[in-house]
Amino acid sequence: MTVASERDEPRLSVGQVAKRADVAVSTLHFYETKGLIRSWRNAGNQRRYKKDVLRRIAVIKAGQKMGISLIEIKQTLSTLPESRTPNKEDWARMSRFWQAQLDEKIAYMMRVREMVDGCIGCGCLSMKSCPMYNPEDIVATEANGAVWLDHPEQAKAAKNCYDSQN
Amino acid sequence: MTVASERDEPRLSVGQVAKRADVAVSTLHFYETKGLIRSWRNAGNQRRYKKDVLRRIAVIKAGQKMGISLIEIKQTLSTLPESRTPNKEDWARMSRFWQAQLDEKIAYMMRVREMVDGCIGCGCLSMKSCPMYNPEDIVATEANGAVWLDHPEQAKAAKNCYDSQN
DNA sequence: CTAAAACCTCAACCTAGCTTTAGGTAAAGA
DNA sequence: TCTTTACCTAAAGCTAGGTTGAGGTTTTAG
Repeated sequence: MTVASERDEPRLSVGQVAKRADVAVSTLHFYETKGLIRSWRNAGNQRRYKKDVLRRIAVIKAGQKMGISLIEIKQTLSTLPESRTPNKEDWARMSRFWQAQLDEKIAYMMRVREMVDGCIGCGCLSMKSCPMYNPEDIVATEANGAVWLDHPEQAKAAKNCYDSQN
Repeated sequence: MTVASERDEPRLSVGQVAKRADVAVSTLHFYETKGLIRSWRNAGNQRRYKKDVLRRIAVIKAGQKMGISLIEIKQTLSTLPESRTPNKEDWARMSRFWQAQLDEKIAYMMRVREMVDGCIGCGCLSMKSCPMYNPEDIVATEANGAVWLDHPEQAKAAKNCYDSQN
């Protein structure tokens, strides 16, 4: 093996990356301090990036659009191989992972929606019993594997609870 | 009219509200500075609340669970009548309003999901063409009234775009 | 060779949504 | 009455996710 691999992998400057990824240079610095991306330095101490940094940034942006925090995104990115440039299957695996996350979020929103639905009937939002007020119940229920709507007692409590409060 | 209305409407102290609504006293101070709730002062300059502040806080918490910012929540709350204690229909109207917001958010997430779905097929996330990378397209499309999936060209661009990038 | 453009670091600043701290007053109970 | 608990204000601090600015170096274009 010669230096061929270095010749074959052009390095991008921070400005080039910023332009191509449509983010500010300061954002790249910021991501680097947070360990989301990596760079090497040239003789003059300027950052140089491998091309796959573009895909990492794409992943970061996609994750953010799904409401995933940078910390979680970092964890997901850390599952990528260090030893080689991530390939198609590596990225696809991440897509699948996030799709599952997204499914959970959507399901959560749907449950909240059902509750708001139920609350319209009684104009409630009772502090004690209204599930809309206590969405932790949903989460707890989620952990139990049971769905709130399957919980007749709570469901009933949500009906006509308006008068019990101001 | 006598002072009957005052006798009939017990006022709560900040500590009582905090306990019943399960929020910190500092949070109530904070909400007050932001104009989300109101209080009156007793002779000793201590806050006193009308009971319906509990419902307002319930609404604030419910809105936050739906990902609505305090500013938007404030705007929604400002649609409540000033002249009288909000009634059942007032609160129900708010529920309906937020249900619509929630529907939009769910729809947005579903569209993002569709895209991630498409991206799994090619392991892409291309900077140029992948819709997962350019979710603004969704929003823009949303404004146009058209749905991304109805856009065959973009949909096609999402296929096999892996090789065009690192 | 020189000037402009790009880059560097470090620190301060920004919004949102609160919490904590400090120093002081009011109310409640033994 | 005395002491504890609750409350008051104002300002500072915190996390997330960056942006802005100051002061200095490197690279690039003419």
